[in-house]
Amino acid sequence: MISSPPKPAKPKLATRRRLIDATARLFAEHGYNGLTMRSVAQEADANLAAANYHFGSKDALVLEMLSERIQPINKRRLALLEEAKRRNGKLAPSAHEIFHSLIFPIGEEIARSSKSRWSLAQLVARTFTEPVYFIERMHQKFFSQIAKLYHQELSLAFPNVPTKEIHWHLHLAVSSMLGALAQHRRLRDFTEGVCSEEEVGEMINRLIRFVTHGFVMGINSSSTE
Amino acid sequence: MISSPPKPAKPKLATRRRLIDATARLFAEHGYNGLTMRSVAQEADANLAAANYHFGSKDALVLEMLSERIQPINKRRLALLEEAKRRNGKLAPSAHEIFHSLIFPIGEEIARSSKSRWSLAQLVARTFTEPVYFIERMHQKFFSQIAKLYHQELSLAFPNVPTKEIHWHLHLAVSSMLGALAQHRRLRDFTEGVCSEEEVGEMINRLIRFVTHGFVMGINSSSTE
DNA sequence: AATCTATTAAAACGCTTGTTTGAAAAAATA
DNA sequence: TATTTTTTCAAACAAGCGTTTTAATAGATT
Repeated sequence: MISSPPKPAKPKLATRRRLIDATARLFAEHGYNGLTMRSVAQEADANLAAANYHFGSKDALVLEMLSERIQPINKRRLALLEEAKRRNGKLAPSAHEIFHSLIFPIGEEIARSSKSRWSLAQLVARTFTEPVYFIERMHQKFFSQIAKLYHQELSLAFPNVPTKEIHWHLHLAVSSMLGALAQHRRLRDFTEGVCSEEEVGEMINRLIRFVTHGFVMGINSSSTE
Repeated sequence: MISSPPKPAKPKLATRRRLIDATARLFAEHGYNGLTMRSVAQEADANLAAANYHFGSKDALVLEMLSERIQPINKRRLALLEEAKRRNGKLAPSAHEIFHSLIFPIGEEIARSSKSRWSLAQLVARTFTEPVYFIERMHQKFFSQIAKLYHQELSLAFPNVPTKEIHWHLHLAVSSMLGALAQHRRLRDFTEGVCSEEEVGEMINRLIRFVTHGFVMGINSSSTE
């Protein structure tokens, strides 16, 4: 009698993968200091020593997870920005198109990660507010170049506006984006149930319009004063 | 020979006060989980047991500190709002006046706390992003009523706008405020040195204009679409 | 001056943390 | 099938955590 190769009923993903996913969930919920190797092991249904075996340390594990989650979003941002530039030919993209390319990819990733949808929003926002030094450093590495690029693009779109004004308003726009992502889970409480966190696309679209208005109107009012 | 009563060269503040101040600094910098009783004791130049003697527990110490820092800001907010209403008589205050009363008091407190000026901005922002449960609860207690009040005021100022729209845009405005406070210490890096964190008043004024624009334009564009 | 209360101080308690160890199990290779 | 490599697992490690205890000190009150 030939028996088929014994496959586990639930074909577990590789331990490495489960560890990273568990780290993402727990980091988003509890932050770096609130995340423990034991909680990761339990959440990933793995042994405590597994995380250190695969990644070497807690820091390395978290960095690997952050890199894996953030890089695709940045790639998509650049793609959308290029697409907008191609679409406009010689004209510079509008502020709305630029901020759309900056913010929309996060919404896409949130929608893609169907399980515990909002954890990614919390995660992205957490990387900005975490006081842990190495996370600050690495986030700067991930984001400083993309910030430079968007500043260039906005300077082209608003050629008469001083560099400093662009800097100020871009900073406010990015801060607003991060604040909105970080606070979104409190939307229901804050609005006494009137608005719901489930409306992912609506939140992203409103956010894009909000920062576009703040940016454009701020730029114009400061240059005419 | 009559000797004057021996006064310490540096008349130390009461231990209780030094502990609270040290807690504020360390909470702003490291968050709740990154703050330890031993670091507080060291920063306050006090004994480890002193904190538990005066406050009972770490939680109680942090709550006392947060309450002491946040309540005056909220009192000032209400005062400015009432002043604006009185100034306008029967007319409702403008969106700019309303958001001024919401945001300006934080700038005042930042300017007042001359030592390590920006720690208060970090502190306020941290209370919104800390994942620790009891901080979420207490922050909700501090802020839910004031949020309700501002929603009422904005509903009077924009009587033709649906409640849900007010809720959405107020949420975005508050989120932007918190994001800007949390991110301000990175302003210099983010703008490659073009903008400086020292310009407290400028930042606050820009922020007020930014959220006012985002709010008003968002309200108008959504009601005319 | 004597008594009582409030505060400070050092040491220890029980618990959790990230990390390491060494052997068992599984998988891959020959 | 035999051997080697990779991965899992339970147990333990040292260090740091919040908190408690017990004694010494300072300040006020009688």
